[in-house]
Amino acid sequence: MRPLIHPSIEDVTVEGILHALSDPVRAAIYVELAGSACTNICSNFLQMSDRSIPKSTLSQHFRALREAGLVHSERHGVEMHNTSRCIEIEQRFPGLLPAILNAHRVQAADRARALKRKQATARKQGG
Amino acid sequence: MRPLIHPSIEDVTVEGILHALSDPVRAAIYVELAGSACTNICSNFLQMSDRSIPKSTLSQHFRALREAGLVHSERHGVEMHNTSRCIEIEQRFPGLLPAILNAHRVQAADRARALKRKQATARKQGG
DNA sequence: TCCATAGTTCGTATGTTACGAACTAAAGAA
DNA sequence: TTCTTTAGTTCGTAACATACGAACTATGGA
Repeated sequence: MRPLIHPSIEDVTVEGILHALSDPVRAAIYVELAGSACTNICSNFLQMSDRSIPKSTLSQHFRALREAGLVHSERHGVEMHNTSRCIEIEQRFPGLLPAILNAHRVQAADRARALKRKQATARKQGG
Repeated sequence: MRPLIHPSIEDVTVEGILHALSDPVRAAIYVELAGSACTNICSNFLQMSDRSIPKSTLSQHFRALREAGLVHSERHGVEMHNTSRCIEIEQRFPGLLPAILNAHRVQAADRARALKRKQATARKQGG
C-alpha cells in the first residue's frame, strides 16, 4: 500500500479543484464532507442516494479529491478518515469553495422543484 | 456545418461549468473573454502566451465553452464572435464565476511571484 | 471565377476513467 | 497462532474523452 499523497497548499491549483469537483460523485462526496466533520468510504457512500457505487471507484474518487488538495485522509486502524481542507483553501482562494458549494445547493433545489412539478403533472394526467 | 448549440440557462450545470473551466486553455480563454466584450479564435488565441495552439483544438475548446453554457457564439460573415453569458450565469449561480475568476487571478499572481524569486536565485548563483 | 481567410469536421493516436477480481492490512474471535 | 471479517487499494481491461493534422465548408474580396 503506497503512502497517501497530500499536496502542500501552494501546489494546489484552481484547475485541479475545478476538475475534482466537476464530477457529480466527487461533488456529492465533497458536499457531504464539507457539512459533517469527517467521512470514510463505507459508512457513507457505498449506497449513495439511488444507485450504489463500487468500492474501487469510490476509492479512486477519494484519491482524486486528496491529490487535488481538497481532502485530508488519515488511516485509523482499518478505516480511512477524510476531512475537508477548506480552511487552507479558503486562505489561498478566498470565496471559491463557498461559491461552488452554494451553486450545488442552488442546483439541487432547482432539480427538486423540477421533479415535484413533473410528478404533479404525471398525477394530473394519470387520474 | 451543424448549427451552434446553446443550452438554455436552466440546463446549465455546475458540473459542466467546472469541467469547462478546469482546462487551463479554456480557463485562459474565458478569463480573456470575461475581460473584453467579445473574442474570436484567430484574432486572440492562435498564439496564446508562449506556445501556439492548433486551430482545430481551439475550435473544440470554444465548442466546449459554448455547450457548457459559458459562452454565446454568433457567426458574423467569416468570423465567429464569442461573448460571455456571465449575466445569466450570475443570476442562476450567484458568485460562482467571480470566485473562479478571482482564484485564477490569485494563482497567476502567485506564479508570477514564484518565477521572479526563481530568476533572482538563478542570477545570484550565476554571478 | 479564383483565392484568401476563418473556422469546422474527421480519423487516429494518446490519455483518462469505471469497474470487477484479486489483493493488503488491521482487528477481533477461536 | 490461525481464521475470519471489515475496510480499503491495486491491477487489468474495456469504454470514453481529448489533441492534433489533414481535409473540408463558408464567406468576402480581387
